Amino acid sequence: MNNVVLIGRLTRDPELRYIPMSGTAVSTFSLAVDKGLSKEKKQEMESKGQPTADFINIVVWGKMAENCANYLAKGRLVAVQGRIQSRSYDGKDGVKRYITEVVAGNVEFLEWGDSNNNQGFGNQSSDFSGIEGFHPIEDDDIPF
Amino acid sequence: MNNVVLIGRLTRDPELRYIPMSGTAVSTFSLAVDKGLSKEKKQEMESKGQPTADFINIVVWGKMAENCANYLAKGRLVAVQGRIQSRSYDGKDGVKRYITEVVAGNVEFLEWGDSNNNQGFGNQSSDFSGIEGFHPIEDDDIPF
Amino acid sequence: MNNVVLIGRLTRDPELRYIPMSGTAVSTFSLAVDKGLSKEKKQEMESKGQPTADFINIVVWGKMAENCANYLAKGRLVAVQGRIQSRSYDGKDGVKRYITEVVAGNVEFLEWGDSNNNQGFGNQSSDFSGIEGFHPIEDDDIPF
Amino acid sequence: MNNVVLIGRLTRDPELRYIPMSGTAVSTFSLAVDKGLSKEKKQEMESKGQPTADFINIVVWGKMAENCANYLAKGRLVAVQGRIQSRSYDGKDGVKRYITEVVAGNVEFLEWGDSNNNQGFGNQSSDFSGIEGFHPIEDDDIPF
DNA sequence: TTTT
DNA sequence: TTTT
Repeated sequence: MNNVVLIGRLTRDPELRYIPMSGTAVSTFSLAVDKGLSKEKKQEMESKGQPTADFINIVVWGKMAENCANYLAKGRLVAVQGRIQSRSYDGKDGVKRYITEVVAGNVEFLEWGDSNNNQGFGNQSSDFSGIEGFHPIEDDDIPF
Repeated sequence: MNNVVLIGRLTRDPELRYIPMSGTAVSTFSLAVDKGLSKEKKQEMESKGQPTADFINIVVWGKMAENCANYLAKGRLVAVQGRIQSRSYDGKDGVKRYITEVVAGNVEFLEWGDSNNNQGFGNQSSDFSGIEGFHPIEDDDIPF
Repeated sequence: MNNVVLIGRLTRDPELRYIPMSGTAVSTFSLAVDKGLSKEKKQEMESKGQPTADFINIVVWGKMAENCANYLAKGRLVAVQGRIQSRSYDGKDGVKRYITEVVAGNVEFLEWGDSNNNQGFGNQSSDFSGIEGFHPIEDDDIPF
Repeated sequence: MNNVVLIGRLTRDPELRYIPMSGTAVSTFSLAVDKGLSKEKKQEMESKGQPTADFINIVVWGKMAENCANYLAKGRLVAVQGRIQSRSYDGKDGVKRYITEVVAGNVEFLEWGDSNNNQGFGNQSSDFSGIEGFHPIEDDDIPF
């Protein structure tokens, strides 16, 4: 069992890549998830320059990766359901480093761009079928 | 382990009561949680008059119960973290009935009333300290 | 978002049925999920004849339904990941009744039958490929 | 919202420390959480020397930290409910490093040491009140 | 630095 | 490297 639910805001626009051979889409972004501190504690942390959110890296595969790249942008509020993954890689200094990130199985868009605050929507030529209205996008059929 | 996360909209205004002896606040409401169906499946269900959401009863205790009663209203989007509870009671017909509901440990408000679409905010004399701004309210110190 | 994780023990053997036309397997069982009370509170509840667990109905579809029917039995400890579903049906008395249950997307077996305490394992002719050893069975490819 | 549930085995005995001024107990351990791969995929990964589990660092505070230190040991199966935390620290090489870990709000012991396979239980003089029997330990009153 |  |  490895089950995560996060609600937070993108700290930057999603980055979309395609896996060389397979052509599978992957997008990555970082989520600022509020620590849920009391107002006083929050002010204290902020005055000390300490973060009041946790910053968590998200990986999304397949069609949902393309949806994220197309419809999300820095600052947007999302809910992510997924699993925690640990990976290691060799640093440029030859030292093995470890990464912990969340592989999303499902991303729900909780907020939509409007005409005033438009980042990532205006440049969309795609159709919006299925993502208009109030119900969240869900996508469970991601290949991982 | 008994852990639930739901995101959905209130189907009606919260009802607030106080437990007779202790004076503890309890509020209850029902959440419409989108089933996350594909657009086609959703239309099919709607055309048949079948629901495209799950309706789940939520119980909130303590200070958070009062916050919910004060700041939430029908239609508002919230995230609930809690646990599933099963209860039985004796129906008026003498038959024992069973209820399954979610006892919230934490409710986050994902949407705020504005001046145009104001239900439950305008009639508020309470101060809004700690619930203004965009970060969600969290409340883990509920007595249950 | 509709995400549930439960750990509990089966209150009875799973019931396996097949949907008439499609032939899809469904199995159902009820889980006793400990309320996690303190020792004192637990004794108090027990002395009053009140339950110290929540009883939650689980529905499993597809191949995992057959795995549950084959390898689980009353008393066995499992972890369930899934979503809460609400349904209504017309009672024999003509009154509409509502049911809340958990549709499992994943069931992990946390305990295995041994030769002394064997319920549901001894009478198995199926092969055990993939469910031997200690790692939990997972099954995300259930058709729902 | 920041909600995690993991089931896995300790990769080593828990380490218990006390925070200097406050005296608060903290224990840390790493959990091997099965990736839930199919039998074939699992063999393939193993033959390549790739991990078939995710390794996730857990932090536990307060009384539960002491319970973990006292009753858990390498190899034991647990369920953890908590939240993902991100932290940064300055490496010895002067470079800022980032850590992602899970702060547990609740740890359930799913397995108990027996007399044959006793690691961490035999040296216990503490009483076992409340942790014997089959129901899991839960502890929600941890100070964080 | 990894468990069964 | 961080969002509102």
